[in-house]
Order: sequence, then structure tokens, then C-alpha cells
Amino acid sequence: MSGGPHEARAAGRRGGGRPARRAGARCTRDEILGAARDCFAERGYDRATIRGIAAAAGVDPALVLHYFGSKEHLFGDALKVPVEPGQVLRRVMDQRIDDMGPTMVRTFLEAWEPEESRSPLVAMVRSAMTNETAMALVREYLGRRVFGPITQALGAPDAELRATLMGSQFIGLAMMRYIARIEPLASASVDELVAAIGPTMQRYLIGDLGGGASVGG
Amino acid sequence: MSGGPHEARAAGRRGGGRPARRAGARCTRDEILGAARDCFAERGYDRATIRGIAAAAGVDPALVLHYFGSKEHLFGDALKVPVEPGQVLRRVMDQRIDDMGPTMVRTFLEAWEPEESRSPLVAMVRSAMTNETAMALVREYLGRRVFGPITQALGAPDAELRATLMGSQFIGLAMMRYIARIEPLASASVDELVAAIGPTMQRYLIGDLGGGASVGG
DNA sequence: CGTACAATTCAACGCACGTTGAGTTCATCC
DNA sequence: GGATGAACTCAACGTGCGTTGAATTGTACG
Repeated sequence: MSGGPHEARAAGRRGGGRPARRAGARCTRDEILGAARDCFAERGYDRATIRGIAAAAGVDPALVLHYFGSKEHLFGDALKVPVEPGQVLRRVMDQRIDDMGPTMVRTFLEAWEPEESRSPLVAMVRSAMTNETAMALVREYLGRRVFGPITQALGAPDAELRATLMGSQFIGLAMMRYIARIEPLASASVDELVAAIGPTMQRYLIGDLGGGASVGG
Repeated sequence: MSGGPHEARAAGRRGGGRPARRAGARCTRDEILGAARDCFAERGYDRATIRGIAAAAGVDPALVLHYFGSKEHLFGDALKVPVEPGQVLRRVMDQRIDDMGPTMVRTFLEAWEPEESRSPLVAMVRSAMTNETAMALVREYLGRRVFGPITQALGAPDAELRATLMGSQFIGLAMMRYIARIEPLASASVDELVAAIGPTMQRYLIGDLGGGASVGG
């Protein structure tokens, strides 16, 4: 099931590594994907249109469907996150425990700063707000790839709460800085934000949360 | 300009305080507003439809436009926030300075917890993600009614950064708890969250942000 | 009673959307 | 050099949307 005609990939297949059919206009598929990422990021799932994406890529709307089958499928493919969370986590976990909070903030910001990796992330957050499919996708993804490992690494009984607290500060930061672009947060330097938010993360990671047990009592 | 036929209000005008024309079905306008709030909150501006709102209110779609003129105008009216920020701020500012952070968190949560006041807030956040008008509206509103007063009260040179840092934690909390409903944050008690996030707010309010002066150098 | 007018509905408009299927072009393979 | 099949376009479909204007209902006032 779900084996639409769009499943067949463009290059390869026949000759081995030969160029695709149309000379000079080969990587159309990737251009569509890029345009889709931009549009989804800029407008969210619902306001982004196949027609708009096609126009941005300079092709016919039908070609988009030819490659990706449906808008929802295109969205799924455009959402492939350019940041490998496992790798990110390893980098953070390699730090001395006292530096983990600030390192998390810096790593997070470095993932968001470049324009090309920001797009799919903005698309993810923005679309998750209105689209149930996107929301479920994001929730599952974050749970399995981000919060899960952190929870496991922490080992504390309230690890899951800690992980989601960190998530809340991160998602809020992303929204204010990259989506709503509210000043002066939008223009603050990475160092400034690491200094400001790092301790928050540190506390959520291993500090006393006051409600339970760990340190203070 | 913008003086559409919908501007004229329902009751009053002629006799003084007499009931409206149609007996038994008087407060239709308010029911439409309520349905609009629910729909905007549940689906966001774009996915919410006039037809859906009308159906939820049990009336004809045309009646919605008759009262509110346009979808955008209806959205504006539905967005009237049930929380008076000035009043909230006064409550916070009345605290001893050491308790202001936790009090802010508690006040914030108490504004979001009740279902009837949560709807327009969720609508606000959700719609601001995809709709440019809503985003501008929210940004202007927050700036003038929330961040502005806080900034002024703090008096510090980095007050604006502090205000937006607080905003980022709040918006992230709202998204994780009330919109994405990610556990265990979604089910944590208010007290638990006040204990966990209160110190964060306190630090953003008057603590050392590390980037400038006191410690860390 | 008759006029006036708010409340409400009905039927339709034009538009933009996602999607489809048939058609065209062109590099490759026998 | 004809067959193949991918890359790509064109024209159209059905649907649901926001919005409109005329028509209907029912109450209050002269």
C-alpha cells in the first residue's frame, strides 16, 4: 500500500550513475524540496500551497505531485531535519557536567542560526501548531530522539519532567527569536544567550527543582 | 473608513434597555463569539472556517458576517483577552522582590488553567504562528501591555532582554503544556511548576545574566 | 393596522485549492 | 532509428472557502 508512482526515485536505477533525462535541469526534485521547505517555514502547512511551491521552484504544480504524491507526503519529506539529534546529544554529554547547560544552549542556537537549517526547523514548529499530523510527528520525533535519550542519561526519577522543562525553554526561545522575531531577543548574540539561558538549562538538568527531593532537602 | 454595517451593536439604541427583537434567541452574537474562540483555539486562524463557526453556533454563516463583517474582524473580536495584563502586573509587583518570579509563574498558570480563558490564549498563540495579522497583533499587544510595563518597572539597562527572556520561557511553557500537551509537563501540578520555573523567572528578572558585569568575568 | 427595522436565512458568486489524466519532449537503449 | 520511459506541461475536475444581496420572519412602535 501507499506505493504511489512518486516512490520511484529520479537518478540511478537504469544505467548506474548516468545523468538524468533532461539536460541542464536535473536536480528539479531537490529544488522543489527546497522551495517546499521555504514555503512551509514561511507560511506553515496550511497556508503553503502546492501551486506556490511549484512557482517558487519554477515548475508546474503537477510535477510536484508527480514526485511526491501528495501535499502531506511532500511535507513529510521536507521535514527531514538537518540536525542529527544523536550527534548533538553526544556532543553535550561529552562536556563536564557543570558545562552541559550552556553547551546545550550553544548547540541549539548553532543548529538554528544558519538559514538553510533554520527553514525546516521553523517549518516544523510552525506547522505543528495547526496541523495534527505535523504535531504528532514532532511529538513522536522529540520524544524518541531527544527527550528519550536525555531522560535516560539523567537517570533521575523526575528526568522526564526535567527534559520537558528544557524543551519548553528551547521552544520558547526559538519562537521568540526566530519566528516572532521579538527584540532584543532576536538580535542578541549567541554568547549573550548562552550566558543568560545556560544556567536555566543547567538547573533543569541537575539542579534543585524544589518540588521533590534531589539537592535542597 | 472601516465603518461596515456590522459596527452597529445589537441591543439598546432605540428604547433604552429593552430586550432584543427575537425572543428566546437573544445572545446569538455572544454564542458566535464563543464558537469562534473555540474554533480559532482548536484549529488556528486558517483552518477555522466561518462555516464551521456558524455551525458550532447553530446559525447561518451569513449571520456571522452580518455581525462581524469579515473573518479577520471576527478574529480580532474573538481575541479580546480575558486577562487584564495591567492587573496581573500589579499583583506581581506587589510581592516582595524575592517572590516575584514564582508569583509570575503562578499568575501565568492561573490565567491559562481555566478552560474558558485558555481558549482565546491558545487561539492567540496558535494563530500568531501562521497569520501575519495575528502575529503583529500579538507582538504589539505583548510589547505595549506586558513587556513594556515590566521593562519600565525593572529600570535596568538590559530590562528589555530580561522581559523577552521571561516571555520565551512562558510561551514555551504554554506551548508544551497547553498546545502540544507533552507529558509529564502537561499533567504537572501548578505548585510543581511554580517550584521548577519560579527560580528561572527570578533570575531573568533580577539575577545575573552573565553577559555583562557582576560575576563570571 | 401598517410601517420600520433588527434578526436570520437562502442561494449564489468567484476564487483558490489539491489532485488527476492525457499529452509532449527528449535522452537512452536495442 | 524506432521503442522506451522518465521528466515535464496543460487543461480540467470537484470541493470548500469567504463573501454578497435579496428574501423572510417577527417584534416594537406610531
